Amino acid sequence: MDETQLPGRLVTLTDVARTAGVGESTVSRVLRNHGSYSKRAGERVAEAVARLGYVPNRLAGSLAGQGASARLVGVVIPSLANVVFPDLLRGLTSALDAEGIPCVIGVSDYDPDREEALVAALLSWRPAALLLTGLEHNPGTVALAQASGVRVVEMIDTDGAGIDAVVGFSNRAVGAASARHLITRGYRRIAYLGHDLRVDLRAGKRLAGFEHALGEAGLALSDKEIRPGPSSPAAGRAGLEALLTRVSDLDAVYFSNDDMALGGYFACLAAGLAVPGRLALFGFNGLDFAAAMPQPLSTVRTPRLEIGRQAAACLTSAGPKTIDLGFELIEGATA
Amino acid sequence: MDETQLPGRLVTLTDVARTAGVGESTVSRVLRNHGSYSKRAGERVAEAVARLGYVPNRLAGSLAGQGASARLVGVVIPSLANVVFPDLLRGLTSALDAEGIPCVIGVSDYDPDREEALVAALLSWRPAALLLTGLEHNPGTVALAQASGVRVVEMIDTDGAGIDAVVGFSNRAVGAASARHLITRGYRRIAYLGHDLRVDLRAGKRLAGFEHALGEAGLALSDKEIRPGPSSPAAGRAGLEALLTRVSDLDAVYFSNDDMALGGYFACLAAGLAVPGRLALFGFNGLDFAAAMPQPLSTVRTPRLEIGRQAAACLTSAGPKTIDLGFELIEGATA
DNA sequence: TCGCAGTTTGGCAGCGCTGCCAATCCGGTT
DNA sequence: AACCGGATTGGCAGCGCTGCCAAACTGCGA
Repeated sequence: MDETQLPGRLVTLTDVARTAGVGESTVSRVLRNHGSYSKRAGERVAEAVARLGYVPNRLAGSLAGQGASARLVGVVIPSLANVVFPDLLRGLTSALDAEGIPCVIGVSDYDPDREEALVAALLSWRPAALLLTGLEHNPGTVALAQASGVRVVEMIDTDGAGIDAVVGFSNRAVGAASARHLITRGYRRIAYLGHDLRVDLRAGKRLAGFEHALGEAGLALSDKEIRPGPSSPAAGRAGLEALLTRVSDLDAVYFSNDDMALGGYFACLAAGLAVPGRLALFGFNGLDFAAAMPQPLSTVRTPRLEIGRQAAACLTSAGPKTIDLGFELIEGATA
Repeated sequence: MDETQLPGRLVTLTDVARTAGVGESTVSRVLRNHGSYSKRAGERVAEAVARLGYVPNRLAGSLAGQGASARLVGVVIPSLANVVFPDLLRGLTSALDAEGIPCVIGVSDYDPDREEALVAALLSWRPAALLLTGLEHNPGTVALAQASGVRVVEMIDTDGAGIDAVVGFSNRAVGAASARHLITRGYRRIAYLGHDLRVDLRAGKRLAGFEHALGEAGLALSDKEIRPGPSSPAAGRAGLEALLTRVSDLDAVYFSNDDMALGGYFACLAAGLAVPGRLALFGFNGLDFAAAMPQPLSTVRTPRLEIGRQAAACLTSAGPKTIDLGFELIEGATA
């Protein structure tokens, strides 16, 4: 690299054009491989780019380009603490990186007002698409998204109406399938152990589906323990201990997710309770560790990576649609 | 919202100015609360913005503004599958969201060439800063970063020289402290169980520190098991099972991280091996579940969130510096 | 030799915004 | 009434790039 530029000024396309001895438009055409140019022009431009260490300015490029939308996508997720969302991002980035489209992320902390603020902030970068989590948003969020005219994809949840495209699975159906599994296995005195449902609306939908299926079988939840704060093995352990002191004859527990279930499993180990003989455990998500447990956790595997990938695939298509990717019940050995 | 705009055209600052009956510069001043304007002007602009549903175009704003650098930061991490990196992002976004600065992320999959490509792609958005993981990069990556003139922060690892600012802890020191702990507790036949070291260089540094401290005590690793692919509880379980068939008299295992250690713990449970009586286990990271285990995992807690926060704090300062945030050895009950 | 269709090229307006500057306004003085 | 300093304001160039257009050039047949 031949730092012939003025100090403090970055190399621009004009510099490249001058160095290569061609016009700006030619440089632009070569760099984007768009339109026709001679082999000779291509070589001279490539040489100049390498020599000057030119890095294109996409702010300018996007501003000038058609539709003025940037080759970026905005993503709003509620949290990074729950493995599910990094997994979602993983699926997304694996698909988008191939096209060289980066994600601009915002974390809402499960707060709809924060989500609205983030959507506004992200839209100000004129992303090619906006990816949201879940179907529940402030009216203002919906209005912003619609007025922007960009593709909107809502991920994870299909229980309800979306703004534009929706990719996910039915949380209600997951809850119902989980309940039916427990019922089939003969469990009758079943409790629910979850984290804060006001913030995690999807967990609430699973619980609703669970209770509904229980009701269809003439059963009801024996007890319900909601721990404040986010889900974690620690909350699961403490929650199960609380549940057990309260109700002595439970035979199964449905957890809001695998992290909570792992904590519950640890509580059983610590208390010497046989699983599933004395107490059955059922989780949600199908995380990595579930299969490695001495007794594989009974849970439901969700297509998290696939949701990310399909959401990325949605960006190129147009028109509203819903993609239900389903889920897989893993029988495991704990319920 | 009063869709008085031409269809397909987004509202611009000029539209706002016309609607509010003021000049463009006044609108700009009001929106950025920069420079002086009358109360009356402020109100009229606010009203027009609300009425038109105006969302500023930051592509244009950044391009026109001083230094032309965007209120964005570029982040390159090697993976989203290992909780460490989402945690890092979590610390980062919590600090940056307060300032309304979003992160543009790239995932390198531990591939230096991919990292270089991502750095180039991210720099083309003229971010206010570039955050990288670790200290080992392609020469091209370093050159790009330096030529860009933006603040560069390398996160997690302090064992070596950085480009600009460095925030993290010493992985070698972690390894050494872990070894000394095991030695102090009387363990002598110690094995290492890790995942692919060629890709996870930081795990390699921990192992080097571990072996060095072992050497200082006149000891050496009894065995070493490296599982291909990323770390996971499944890999930890399979790895420990392999290790145990090979060496019958091990008394402790040092794992590349807590995920692997959890798998090892599961293997012990399944095989009925007393922990730590028959076999001691030592991890790395201090993840959530470690404290919830029936026997809390002996491990080292790393300041992942704090690294993210401090990295964000670095962005406002200038000049090279290294912030070593240290780590905490958690004695636990497994070693 | 000229003309023609196709290819290659450079000039330049303009994307939406900010920063600068000069113009205007306001209230109180002289 | 003329004047003054500070607060407020609008006009406009220009950030780096792309898209459009017309100009220049190419090879080839008439």
